[in-house]
Amino acid sequence: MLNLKACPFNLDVTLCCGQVFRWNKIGDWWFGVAKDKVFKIRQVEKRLEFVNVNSEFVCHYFGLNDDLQKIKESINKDAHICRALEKLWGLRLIQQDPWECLASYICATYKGIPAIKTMLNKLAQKFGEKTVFEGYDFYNFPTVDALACATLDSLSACGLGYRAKYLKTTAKKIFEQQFDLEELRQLPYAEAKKILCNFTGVGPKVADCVLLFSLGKYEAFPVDVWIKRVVLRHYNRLLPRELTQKLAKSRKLDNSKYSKISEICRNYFGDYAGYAQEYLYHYERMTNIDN
DNA sequence: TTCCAGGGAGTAT
DNA sequence: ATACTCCATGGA
Repeated sequence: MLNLKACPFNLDVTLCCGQVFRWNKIGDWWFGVAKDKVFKIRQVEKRLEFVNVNSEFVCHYFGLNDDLQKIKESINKDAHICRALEKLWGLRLIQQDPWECLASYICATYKGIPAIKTMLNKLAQKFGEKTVFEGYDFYNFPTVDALACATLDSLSACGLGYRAKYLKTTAKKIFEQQFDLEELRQLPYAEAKKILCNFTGVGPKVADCVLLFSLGKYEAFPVDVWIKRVVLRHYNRLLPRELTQKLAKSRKLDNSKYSKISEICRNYFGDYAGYAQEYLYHYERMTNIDN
């Protein structure tokens, strides 16, 4: 049990906003697997209740040690982000496992979130270790070794499509080099990003997601189709006029345009730009998807 | 049926 | 550097 007095947090928003894909709500409890720990958690007012995990892990995993109030003050630059902050207040960035995050976002390219969930659950069922908890089956996210050794066909069978070979190639490279993704945490943002982009299936967008969601680089500002819309609709005043026109025309976002948008937003929102990104991303999706 | 998705790789210029 | 084209497939 954890008292959240003076610690703004919203569990539902945090787990629904599209940063993680393998949490499920059964009744009023959320069930999930994080770093080989299967546990359930629920929020009752300003109280956090959880089973099969300790409060230290919960605090770290859900980013409860971040000073959200202070982060809000630093990113609250205009009326639009202000609305998102109010509507989604308590959303926090989860501290994901780097490998699960990398593999997940390689699979997440050019797919919708429901389809991503299906893919990752199939992957876990087929290649992850099973644990039974309160009568339900749970699966750890597959290890690097497991995916490095998997056949292309068995990966494709999880619905990965052309991403199967990206995932296998990257898993194999990490496996053979015994590469430790955690080491990237010690490097500056730009250097870590460059290294990540050398993996197959990893471009600037996937790299930014991994840096933001699992390596503590809060300045990372991933730009996907939703964020592109947000920028065009609410922040085109920040962009050079020429860039705005190009964006409106071309559907695609090449590396050059991506870097410009991402950097402009990073400079605008500051050290916690990634937090701003997540609020903007979910706010945009909320107001454009009826559910 | 058609359209779109938390993009990236490959190729030609 | 820049522009264009494929890529597989589930979900709406």
